[in-house]
Amino acid sequence: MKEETITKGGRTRQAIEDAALILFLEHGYHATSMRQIADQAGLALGGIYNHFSNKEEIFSGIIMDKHPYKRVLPAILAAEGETAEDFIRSAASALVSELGNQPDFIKLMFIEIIEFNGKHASLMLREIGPKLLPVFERLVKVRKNLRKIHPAVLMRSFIGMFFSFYVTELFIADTPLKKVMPKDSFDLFVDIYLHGILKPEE
Amino acid sequence: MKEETITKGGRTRQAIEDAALILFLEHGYHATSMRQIADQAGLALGGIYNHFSNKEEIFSGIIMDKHPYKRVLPAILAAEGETAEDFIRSAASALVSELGNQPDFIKLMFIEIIEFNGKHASLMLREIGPKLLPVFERLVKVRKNLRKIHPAVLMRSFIGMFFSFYVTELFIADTPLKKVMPKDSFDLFVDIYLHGILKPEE
DNA sequence: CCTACCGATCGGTAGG
DNA sequence: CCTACCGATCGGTAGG
Repeated sequence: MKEETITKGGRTRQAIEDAALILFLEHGYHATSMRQIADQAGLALGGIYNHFSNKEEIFSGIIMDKHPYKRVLPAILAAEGETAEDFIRSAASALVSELGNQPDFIKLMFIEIIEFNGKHASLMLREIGPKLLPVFERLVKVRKNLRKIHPAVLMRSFIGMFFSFYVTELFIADTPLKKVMPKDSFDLFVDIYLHGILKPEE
Repeated sequence: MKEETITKGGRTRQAIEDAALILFLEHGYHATSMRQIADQAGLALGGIYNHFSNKEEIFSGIIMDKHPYKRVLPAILAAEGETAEDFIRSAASALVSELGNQPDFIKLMFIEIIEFNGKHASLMLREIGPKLLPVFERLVKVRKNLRKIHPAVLMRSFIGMFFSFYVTELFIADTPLKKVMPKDSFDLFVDIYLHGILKPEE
């Protein structure tokens, strides 16, 4: 949202990405036309090509600029806490506040998986994996109240908890189940997860 | 896979759905052309329209015929076990053997969410939700060794565990993390989940 | 940044 | 008269 670049070109580029993001999330990648993006961004079709050489570059740009992982990694790295429980709670709440309550962002990853066979996601994971795994390795070594869990599985299940929550959130959205579901479901997910990885306290 | 209809028309219809499923999973819905589907199915483009009136009808047909939920619901309903742990393990292993080890099937749901805004998925959940929720309500009432968890959250987190596993599986697939990850990760996920929902035994 | 277009390919349908 | 399917082409739109 914030920009260092106050140039007109930079602003137009951002407008194109914002417009495209809205449309991609709503209709998917291939179902969104360059003309729609141009209209939404408030310029002519040809004008887009002054900023992006093709459609996929707009998507890549969005992945780079808008993808949550840029905020996710620092949030986890910054998480602290005396106990493993405090650490996980800290990391989880930091992530949720970064990702927001809307599950829309997760659609970006789905588009990625379906339309590009996870090409960008794979690159992303190669970049953040080596930074993230040591955090969980340290957690396993230092925190005595953790059950014995493989660090990679600990990391994977922690990330997986968010997918578990957000994907089911998407499915429940327009169904009667939404009324039955408690409002604080995410906290309950974290609670179940914590019981899953911590030693019983008694 | 099995058909009652041995008619030629029924077989061709199946061949079209099989071909489309492969292509949809590989390239997505909009990136797959009717011509590709025709080629893959071994007939001419025009021939498709004797069996489906348009492209979306092919997708709907696949959802109806090939969607895992048709097998998922019976698998969960058939799960048994003396304790909650036995029940969850039974249901989990039944599901995994039904879904197979390939995470591909999950892409069908992602295409659904992205290209059709979860239109079919919502209908599906309205159908199976009322059948599935009572299973978890009964589980909460009967099994004493369960922690106090809202039935809807119990159901959601159980389903979510599969998304957690399969989505992360998709992301890890082509990265170095695949080597670090234990082979029996799914069992470890179930293990964490069970510790999450069960009372400590000591 | 726009207007005007291109090669090609899209989903869908014609008559036979 | 039906089914299943063909070669050819329809009106529009894709990315560029």
